[in-house]
Amino acid sequence: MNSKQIRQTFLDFFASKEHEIVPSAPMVVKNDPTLMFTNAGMNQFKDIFLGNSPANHPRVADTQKCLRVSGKHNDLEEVGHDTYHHTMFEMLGNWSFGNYFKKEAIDWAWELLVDVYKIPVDKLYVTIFEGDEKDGVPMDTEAHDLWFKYLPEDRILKGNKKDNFWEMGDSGPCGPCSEIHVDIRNEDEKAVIAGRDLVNEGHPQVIEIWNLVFIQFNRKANGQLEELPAKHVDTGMGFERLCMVIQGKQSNYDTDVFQNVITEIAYLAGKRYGTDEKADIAMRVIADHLRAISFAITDGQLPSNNKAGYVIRRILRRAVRYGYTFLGFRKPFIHQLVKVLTENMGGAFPELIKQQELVVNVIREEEDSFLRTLETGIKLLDTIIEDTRKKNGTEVNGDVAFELYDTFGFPLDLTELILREQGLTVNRAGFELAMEGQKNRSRSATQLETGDWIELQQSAGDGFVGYDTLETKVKINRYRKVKGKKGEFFQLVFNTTPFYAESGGQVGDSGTIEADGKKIEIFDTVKENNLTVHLSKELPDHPQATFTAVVNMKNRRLTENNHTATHLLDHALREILGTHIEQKGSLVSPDSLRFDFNHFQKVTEEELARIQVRVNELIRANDKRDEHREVPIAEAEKMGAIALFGEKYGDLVRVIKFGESVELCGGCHVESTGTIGQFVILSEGSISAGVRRIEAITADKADEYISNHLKSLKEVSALFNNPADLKAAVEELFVKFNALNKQVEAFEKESAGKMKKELLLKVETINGINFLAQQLNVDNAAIIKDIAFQLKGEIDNLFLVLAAEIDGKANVHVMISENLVKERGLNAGTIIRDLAKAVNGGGGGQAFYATAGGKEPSGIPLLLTNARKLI
RNA sequence: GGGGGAUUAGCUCAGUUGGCUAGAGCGUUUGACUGGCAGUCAAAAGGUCAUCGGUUCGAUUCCGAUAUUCUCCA
Repeated sequence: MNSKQIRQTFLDFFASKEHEIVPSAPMVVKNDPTLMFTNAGMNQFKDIFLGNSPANHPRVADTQKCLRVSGKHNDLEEVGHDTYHHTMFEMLGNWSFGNYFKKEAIDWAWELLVDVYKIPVDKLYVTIFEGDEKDGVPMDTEAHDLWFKYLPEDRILKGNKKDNFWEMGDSGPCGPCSEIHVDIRNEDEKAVIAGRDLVNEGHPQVIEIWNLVFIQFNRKANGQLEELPAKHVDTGMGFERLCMVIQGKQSNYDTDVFQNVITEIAYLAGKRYGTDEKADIAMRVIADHLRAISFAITDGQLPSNNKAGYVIRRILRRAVRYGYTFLGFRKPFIHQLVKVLTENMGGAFPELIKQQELVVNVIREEEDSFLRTLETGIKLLDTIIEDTRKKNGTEVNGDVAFELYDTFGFPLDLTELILREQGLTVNRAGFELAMEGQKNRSRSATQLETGDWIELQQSAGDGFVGYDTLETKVKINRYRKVKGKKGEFFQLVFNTTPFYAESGGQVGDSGTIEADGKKIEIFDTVKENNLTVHLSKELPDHPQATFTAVVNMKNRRLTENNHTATHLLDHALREILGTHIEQKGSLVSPDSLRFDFNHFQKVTEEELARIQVRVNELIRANDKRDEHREVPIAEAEKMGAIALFGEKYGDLVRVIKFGESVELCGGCHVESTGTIGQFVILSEGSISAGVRRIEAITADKADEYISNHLKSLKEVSALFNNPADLKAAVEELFVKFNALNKQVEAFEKESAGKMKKELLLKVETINGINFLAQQLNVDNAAIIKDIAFQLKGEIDNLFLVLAAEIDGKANVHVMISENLVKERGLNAGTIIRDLAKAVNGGGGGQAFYATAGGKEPSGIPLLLTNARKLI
């Protein structure tokens, strides 16, 4: 079976068991502060397990794009070195939400693996939970007995809490799990050591392929477990590993999932896969990372310098690094692999085909910039090597290596590699110490203490009524206290709410809740696991009371203006720049709007002007909002709405139409476009290769902006006595100004020349030195400097002291001919320091020329006589 | 969110006890050589040393804030 058939067989199998087959959620997670990327198949069902949302189908199956690079599952540094770890991988899974439980889960897993995929029974081992006294959970005998139908006792292993008890986090739903492992070693190896002794021991050919989780408990913040009323099944099977087992390979990378890409890498590098261990690792790293980066980009996550975007950048850089070190690539090459990846996986994931050009551009740009980083790092390292050698050392300080890594992004392994070639080493302990210090600083800065939810009442959800009203009566369902570094605040969840929680680029509402004449401010509203969480600085005296919740209307209306304007902008962009335009991000706040979209070149001034005009036309068309709630997604697409890649939609979506603009959107909008009044583009720029950003303002802000500009224009015009053509008047002024400037310069030169001539007459020759000490009447130090340099050019053996009073302060210059400096050991710098005492100042400079200043200009005559004494 | 860096000519960057008429390479313009191109040589133009404030006789340089940006950590 090829990988495509293996994937389809899984889905077909569970469809036949009455499972709803759902699409993969985007790999990039939005609206969950605890998670950046989807790292398991169950992520998209988290709300259901937490009881925040009802399940639409009791049985579900899918294949899910996952990324494991940070947090609990951090495999990044292992990827490529072995044959079975990945950053991005597909997870096949089936779920029961309060429907079937252990029996069906185990029976079906067995049926699929053994009867359908034909994996030999003697290769299989399973594990069950051994129980935990502290938690008061007994051994999972139920799972044991179910497996015992298929497998002998010595193939059913008991595992501890670490391996066989699954938890979502410190608190929340959890339960025992049962894993299925496969031993794919040959018979000789099996004879030496039994497979059962290698299960969960990290052996590359005795591996876990499927984990069946039985969610039957909820762990409270105090650590106690309580039995759940509805029990769930959550399973996950590694697709790449499954392919390896079924295709009889020894490595995930030998399957058809990766081989095309690896062949292409080998071709570009001029090497053969399987001939050199280090080169092989590099090829695996690149093949793996290429998938992760490409899918992240198609899901809307561009590489950037923080958060999720930064994780993507790091993965890409790791690939570049391995290519650089082990395959000899010195120029961008990863972007050239996208074509093969697309040919390979575009069938199952059409987003790759649609966005191929963007992916290539973004990757190439990132490769370029990292290669530049490496170049500066190598330069810095060269000076470090020199310094170390000078000190006769053989070891580079850990701090120095850390600075190179921390500040300049130069990877430690490259530092070590280059140093080794020079016979030097890095103080690894010092590096680790510095790294530890940095980690501690970060951790202590972000520490949050989250209290337990205090439940006041249950309600079926926390329904949002804010589309229709900005004020309503609410009761608090639950609340908790959160302590951060900047103080503490409270999170409140209501039974219903008019507050819009930050989502889809639109910022959260603010406002107040009021009871018994006491108002409490809600300063922000956010979404957490599909719950609308209101943030307040204080807690009401009587949380059980009924409150009047009021949204800050002014801000909400301004936000609505900007949000609708964003839709109109999107529409105008597609009209004027082309239908390839897709949203790559947006921010809608009361103050302004920001819209990111893919476009291959700079938007010209002329295009920008047309876009702004077009949006304003659409505003004046005064189209009414045509809102459709709870539309099946297929129907919405028929209406012309375009779903975004990287956005997770439910079965039912909300469609917002204004004239020809049709969008899937959960945000807040004006009733008719005329309300927006005015739309002004403030800037256009690039945020990444192939992605442009437009920032704009509307309504009051736009009016203010325009009237401010008109006002300054009027004021400037008035300064010119209101000419017919202001621009010409300004240009003329510039021309005149420049001409005058030149005249002044010429005049200054001339007067300097005159002054110089006069000075030439006053030169005395003392002891073979041409000496001159004079006070000048000028108001610009540059003139003195100029005269000094001119005199130096005309008089040999010169010892010159010039001084002037400028702005009530003394300004002194000393110039000494170079030959005097050499022959007589004179130094203008030290001389002027001494002389400057007479004017209560100090100075310095070079041996032949130095300047000084002082607070007491009255001391200048004394200074000049002192200078004479020096000769 | 926290730490560290960077910001100097159109571009890439030098610039240490704070005083060096603020530099280099590439690019641009002009001139010379050449039949033309390419090239070589010569010259010139081009700078608010990111912005604002402070310390100082004097700040590109030291300090603080802001902006932009890079980088590491969470």
